Amino acid sequence: MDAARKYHHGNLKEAFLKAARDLLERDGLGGLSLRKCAEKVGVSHAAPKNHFGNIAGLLTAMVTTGYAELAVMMTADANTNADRKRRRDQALLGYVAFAQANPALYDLMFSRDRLVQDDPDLLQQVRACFVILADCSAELGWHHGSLGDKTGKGQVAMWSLVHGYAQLVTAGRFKKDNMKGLSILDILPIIEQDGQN
Amino acid sequence: MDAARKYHHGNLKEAFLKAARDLLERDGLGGLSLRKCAEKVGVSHAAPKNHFGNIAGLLTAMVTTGYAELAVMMTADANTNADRKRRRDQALLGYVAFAQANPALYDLMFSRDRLVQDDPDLLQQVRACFVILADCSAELGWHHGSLGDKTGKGQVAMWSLVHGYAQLVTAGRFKKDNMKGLSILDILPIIEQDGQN
DNA sequence: CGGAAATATTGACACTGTCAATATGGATAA
DNA sequence: TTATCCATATTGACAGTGTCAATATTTCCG
Repeated sequence: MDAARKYHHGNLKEAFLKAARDLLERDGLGGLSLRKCAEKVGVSHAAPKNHFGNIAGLLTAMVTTGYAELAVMMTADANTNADRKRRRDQALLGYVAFAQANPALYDLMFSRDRLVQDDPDLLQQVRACFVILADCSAELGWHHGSLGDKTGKGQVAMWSLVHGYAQLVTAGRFKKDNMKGLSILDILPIIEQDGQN
Repeated sequence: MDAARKYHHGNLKEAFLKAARDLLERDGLGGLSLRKCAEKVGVSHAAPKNHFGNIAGLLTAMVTTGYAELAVMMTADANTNADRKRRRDQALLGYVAFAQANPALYDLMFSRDRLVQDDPDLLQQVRACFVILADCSAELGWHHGSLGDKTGKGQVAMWSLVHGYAQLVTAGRFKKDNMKGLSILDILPIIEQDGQN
């Protein structure tokens, strides 16, 4: 039995996720519906119910894959580059690059209304991303924010900064004049160097 | 002629905004609809069209009032307290307090799908909030981020940090253990002091 | 081979936003 | 006062949505 050719329509679950992803990035969240996904895949309008229960289930599954991809973007080149500072830079650049490449999905990944917030798979992927970020904040030279820090202030600050930056950039909230040739790596050291100059 | 008792139903526009605000915070964005607003106010289901055009118009108007309230929260006690550092603290605390008091509205204020992004009134209120934040970042001691800075790195960093913090806190993304007695003011100095200890 | 389980379809329902056509009321000018 | 106009509100309709129950189909497994 071929795992990719199970049952009537092959791997319908993944087909739905791909269709949803396409619709999301093409038409935005408002242009995404269960019925359009079903039509795009070529099955009946109620077919998604068997795999996701409801639309929140589909969005949650899609978002979960998004967090997995985000983790990949953050850890790319991690083994080929042993330098710790470059690993940190790569993680931050990867984070922002993911948000810019998938703005609608990134937005949905932080939605409070449309997802099943306590989904185990989702929580696992979210935690995986946070662990990577915590690792980065430990590399920042913030003594309070190291992995051994009980308060976790460094991690909170790190995640707040990169998430806020990613969301505001993808939302177009910063004037382009101010962002010319500017990246998250330019924002970070300006804070790090604070108090020295 | 009384301005508050114009036409058939008094100031219907504000009544709609109030109803929408109530529904948003009570049932979330998913529980908010034009028809429910109309029913709550006691008018026909198509009445909102005359005042807002479509649902994006209503949400935009509601969000615009949200930014106005956010500005108020950030500048409260500004005149009674001349100390510049306290003004900065008040702005940051007010920002986060607003987000925590109106989590669903705050989320909607940064939505890319449901608002009329180029609405003049909205843009004006957004800019007003950004100006206040820029003022704060100028007080941070970040020389690069002062108001006279052409790059605006300080403002970008400041807004990213406080927005990311507010959104992640209201979304419950941080473990409560890590956030016990922690505020935005605890996050800020840990970054400021970096490189000194 | 045949029952059982998983999966897909069909039809229906309430709800949504939006629109055109119509009705209503207040304001204004004669 | 009366006639007229314009802003506002209602009505009825339509396509689209998520969800559900009932049914049909396919695959799995003993």
